[in-house]
Amino acid sequence: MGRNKTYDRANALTKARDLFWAKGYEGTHLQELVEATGMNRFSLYAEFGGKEGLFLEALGNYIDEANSTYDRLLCSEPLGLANIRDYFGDIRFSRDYAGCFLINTLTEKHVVTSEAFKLARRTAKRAQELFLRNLEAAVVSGELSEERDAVALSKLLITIDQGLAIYGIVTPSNRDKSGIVGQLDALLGPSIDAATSPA
Amino acid sequence: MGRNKTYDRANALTKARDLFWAKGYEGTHLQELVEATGMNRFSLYAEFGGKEGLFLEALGNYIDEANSTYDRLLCSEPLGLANIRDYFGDIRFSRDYAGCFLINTLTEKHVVTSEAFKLARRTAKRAQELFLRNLEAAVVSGELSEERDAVALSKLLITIDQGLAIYGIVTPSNRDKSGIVGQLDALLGPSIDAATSPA
DNA sequence: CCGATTTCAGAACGATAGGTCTAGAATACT
DNA sequence: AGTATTCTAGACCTATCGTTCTGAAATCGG
Repeated sequence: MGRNKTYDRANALTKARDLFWAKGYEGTHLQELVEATGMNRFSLYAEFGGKEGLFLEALGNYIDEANSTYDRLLCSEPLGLANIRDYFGDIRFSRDYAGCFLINTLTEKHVVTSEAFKLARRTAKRAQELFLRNLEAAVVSGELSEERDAVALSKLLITIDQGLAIYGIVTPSNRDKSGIVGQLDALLGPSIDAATSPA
Repeated sequence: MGRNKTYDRANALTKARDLFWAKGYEGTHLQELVEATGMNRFSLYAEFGGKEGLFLEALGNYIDEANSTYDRLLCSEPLGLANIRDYFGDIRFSRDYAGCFLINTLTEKHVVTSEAFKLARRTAKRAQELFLRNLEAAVVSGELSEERDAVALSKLLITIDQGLAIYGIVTPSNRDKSGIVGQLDALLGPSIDAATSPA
């Protein structure tokens, strides 16, 4: 009973996400959110509780998508270096906008709510954990020398992952990113065969 | 003639830089700047022209320091891999605050003035250029195999450089960063002797 | 010590921020 | 059709934004 909504909740979240993504929390004003989402202020408050709630849910929306990419590429059996190569091979397609919303939120640590910041940080740590699992599997299978420090390497990989988002702001060229990702062979070994030349 | 200033310009710039660094352009409010710098609003406008001018000059101040670090470590003769190792060896000491002001500004692309954004981007590109020069010198001296793609590798290095700033927000541990930097041996060869094992 | 000059402290400005409220339009049950 | 309910559009609220202005305090030349 009652009047029908003229907005679509999922679409509104997407539009809000894009705005927060591009302009950050403080840089995005409620009036812009109203115009972009097609919601009036009243409905925006009834639905999301306000700017903070909308931000948190928009970030959650972004992170859900990011996690599904992580799951698809970094959790597929068998775990190993191929997953990591696939992930970085895919990266240049997925993030070509204004960097990465998750990372932008990390840099806004002292502006967003601690809940939002922790959500972003938790997601970043999860990605590192997934890298690590694949590296450890690669050591077990002999793909990666057991002399390599898998933990440190997983941290380097998440560092590169995050760095690519920043690099994409400075140089939004997918061709460039491909060149960078190609350099990972030096870290993981070429993709054809496993690294089989210990010193 | 006239009353003496009660503020120190250089100190005010440092304080403003720290605020913008931590909270970004929109996240930093004029009242906070007034309190942190010790300047009254009138003087702040007379001296810097307003919030935008103060931001630009604070960013310039940060970038001048960053460039002097780049110059000291990446321009010392002879150019080569040792410079790059020194740079990354030094990095864990220099950036332990809320990430990197330069990178935060990049993520605020759609919020800051285009002048500020371009200043940040120009600095990032210069760093990449310095990496490249050292890599090319390393190829000439035989430190680095000439089969390596120095351009792509320089892009990977700046990606790691930028990624470390983000990583430091998620995990502000210098020990962690040391572990990551140690992994660079796999990219550049161990630091004792040059990489001398072509396929 | 006086008048010109410069800075200070903070009041005041218009604009706009995030948030709330209301009158009316649209819907669904009876 | 009537009525209760739900949403819309936008006016409205207070607070605060970045900015400007004002009168008093401090400094210097004469």
